[in-house]
Amino acid sequence: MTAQQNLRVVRPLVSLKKLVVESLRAAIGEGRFAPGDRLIERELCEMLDVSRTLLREALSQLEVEGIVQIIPHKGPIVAVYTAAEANAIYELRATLEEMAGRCFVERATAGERAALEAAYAELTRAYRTKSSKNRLEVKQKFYSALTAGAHNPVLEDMLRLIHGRVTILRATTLAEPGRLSGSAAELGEIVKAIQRNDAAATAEACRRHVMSAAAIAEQILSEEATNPGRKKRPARRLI
Amino acid sequence: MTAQQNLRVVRPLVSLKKLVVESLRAAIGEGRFAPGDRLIERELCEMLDVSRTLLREALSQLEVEGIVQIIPHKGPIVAVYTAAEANAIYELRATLEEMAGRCFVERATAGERAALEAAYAELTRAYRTKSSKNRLEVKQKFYSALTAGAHNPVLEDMLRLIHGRVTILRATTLAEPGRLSGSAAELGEIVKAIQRNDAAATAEACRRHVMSAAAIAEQILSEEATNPGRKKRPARRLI
DNA sequence: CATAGACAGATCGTATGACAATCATTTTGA
DNA sequence: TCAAAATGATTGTCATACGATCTGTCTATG
Repeated sequence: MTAQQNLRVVRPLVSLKKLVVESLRAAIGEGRFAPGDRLIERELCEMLDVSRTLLREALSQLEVEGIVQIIPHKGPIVAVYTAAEANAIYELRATLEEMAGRCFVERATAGERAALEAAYAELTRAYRTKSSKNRLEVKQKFYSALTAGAHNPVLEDMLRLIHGRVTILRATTLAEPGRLSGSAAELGEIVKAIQRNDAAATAEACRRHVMSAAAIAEQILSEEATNPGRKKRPARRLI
Repeated sequence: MTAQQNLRVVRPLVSLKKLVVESLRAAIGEGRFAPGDRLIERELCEMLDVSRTLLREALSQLEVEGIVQIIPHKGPIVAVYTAAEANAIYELRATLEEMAGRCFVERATAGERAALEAAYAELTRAYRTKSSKNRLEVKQKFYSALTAGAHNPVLEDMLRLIHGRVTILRATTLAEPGRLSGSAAELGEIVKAIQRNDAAATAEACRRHVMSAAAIAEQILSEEATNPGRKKRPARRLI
């Protein structure tokens, strides 16, 4: 955000492995693979045009992140979470984002606050017009701004992990219908509390936001449990 | 803990990869490799007698866990954390264990409470007699009991990750001298609060415990920063 | 007809060997 | 003395191989 951006020639510090990991993460996040889908190594190798060696390293990482599950001698599948696990995820996420909100108020620089407000402004705009995919992007930018201002890199790591799992849940519940507009208001509460410099209120607003998302997810998941209407998605091209 | 234990034949579901990961984790935890030490693939392959393929998968996982850092084209090293990062780690750990404590009070079964108290009893005994390595073990058992009773598997995952990082810190600060006896009292506070069924007090006690560990670590780290007395460890045999 | 067992195909787990790219160090040359 | 080139070590990635294990099918038998 400062003027001293990096001029440096960005020699591709991205190893191919990182690209593969990101590619898979993105593919799963976009619903190209649904939770429970098998990820057959040979197929993925062909799709991504990388060696099995590399692909397996990538899958190993994603397993630690909780995005895929590797079943011994059966192979990797996109992680599937039970309703109970979903609850656990949201519960933890609430705690972490609450902490992020509190830390933000206590430590964020003026620049970081401005960045957050900018992200929020963009978000409210996007929520009226753009596609649902774009909404996810701006929302992610909002979160990035929030966690960056919390000045705790380990918290950032953990939130990334949790959000990966939430992505899976979002895929299982097939997005929330009327959810997004409500969400904007909740995020507004966060921003307002931050502007008031009220750490406790910010934390509370962060928690509430997560909780309301959790409530919707739980509702959909429990509906699905009683009425197992399996929807198969067709598209599945990578690259 | 219930009578309905699993009778099932536990065919070695442990893939060799898991063994390698654990082996490396343990080796680092025991100080066989110090933070910053290079982990040369070929050497590790020989020590562990596994293929490079497998070793690299294991290192990939450990990188996600934050136990090793892989520097592009230089190779993996045991993770090194700055004082700031150490602070971040403890801060997060405090939040997570606070949550674990609260959840334990709210949800633990009678059996889980008994297990925790048993672990605590064993711990107080060990703190008087056994070796420092044994102390770590019983302490770990205590924590396992605590997190298990919290009934949040994702929280358990995250605590595992954090504790991995704490292990690294413990290795950098070379254990805390008078620390352990103080620690027993703090854990006692946790147990007492749990017995009173006081969630808030438990959470508070958990946080305090982490905080006092953090204080000592910070002290040692800052000392080390001013007086960079690098201590090299010799032993380094695996298997 | 039902069921157990045998067989075959698919896929994973792991190992080996190879080679270019890159980093670190030493040697060479000015 | 110092820059430049050569050397060696190590990583990043790939192709290939093969036994172990799972899954589904087919056959034979009761």
